[in-house]
Amino acid sequence: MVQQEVRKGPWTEQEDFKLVSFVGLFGDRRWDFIAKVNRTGKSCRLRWVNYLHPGLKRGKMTPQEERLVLELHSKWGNRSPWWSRIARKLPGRTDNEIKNYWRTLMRKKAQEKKRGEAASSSPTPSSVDSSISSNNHAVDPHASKKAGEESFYDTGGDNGVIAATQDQGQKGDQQGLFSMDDIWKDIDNMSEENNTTLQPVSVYDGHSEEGCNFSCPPQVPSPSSWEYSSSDPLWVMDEESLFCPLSEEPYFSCYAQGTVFLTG
DNA sequence: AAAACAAGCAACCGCCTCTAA
DNA sequence: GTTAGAGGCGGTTGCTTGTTT
Repeated sequence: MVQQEVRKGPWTEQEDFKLVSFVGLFGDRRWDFIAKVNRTGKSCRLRWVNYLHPGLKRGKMTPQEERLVLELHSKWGNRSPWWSRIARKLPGRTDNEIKNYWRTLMRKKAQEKKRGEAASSSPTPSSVDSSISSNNHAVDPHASKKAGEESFYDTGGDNGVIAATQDQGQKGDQQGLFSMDDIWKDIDNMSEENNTTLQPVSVYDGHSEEGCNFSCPPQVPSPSSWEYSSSDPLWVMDEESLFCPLSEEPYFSCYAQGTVFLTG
């Protein structure tokens, strides 16, 4: 893919907007295509998967999730790709999140162990370590967190959810009639000219050509202010079942619902 | 109030696998 | 059957924010 200049570092709102728009248009497979945001395809994919995907659940891991991570890790060990496998079992959580969580947990354990050794009287470290290598629920990493601490990203807020609008998909339907430059121009115009509240985006379902129905959000607010429906059963693609655990809905149909709820 | 430290998280890198030509 | 490019993954780094001294 020809790129003028590959940007690195933190993503801007403009870039996020473009990325969301293009995923809406082309689905989340054609990263080389989408990479026109002056980012590499890899970078685009990562940003989408770890940050912009509508099914993401933000905020702290729940005790249940933490327990599940420990359980699955004890079950699968460190065999690759365990981050992503575990992530698939945790709707709305990314492998990067799991990875970071695990890393933090390990660091805590290491520190506790150090402290324990220093004190040489505390029995805690050994029990903690065994809990990780064996199937053990005794560990409660959550205990180290402050009570009542809420993440800025926590879902479940009542900001309201904007229903998907019709009138989408004209562009997608006529995708073949537009050159890429036209599409880019349109998106650029929209992102620059409109400063109203964010509109919902219907995400390309990734499986049908007709699925390219979306309306470009006039403006992308800081992603941190986005609210996603925490009950949205997206993001689960269990290799064994391909079903959402909560809803029993097939993954594809979950994803095909495709409406991204973004609020400003 | 300021500095030092710690924790959390976003993003990049390099390697490996998959797929299409 | 081969090869190049794209995607996926785990590891790692560095910045930001929160906490402690």
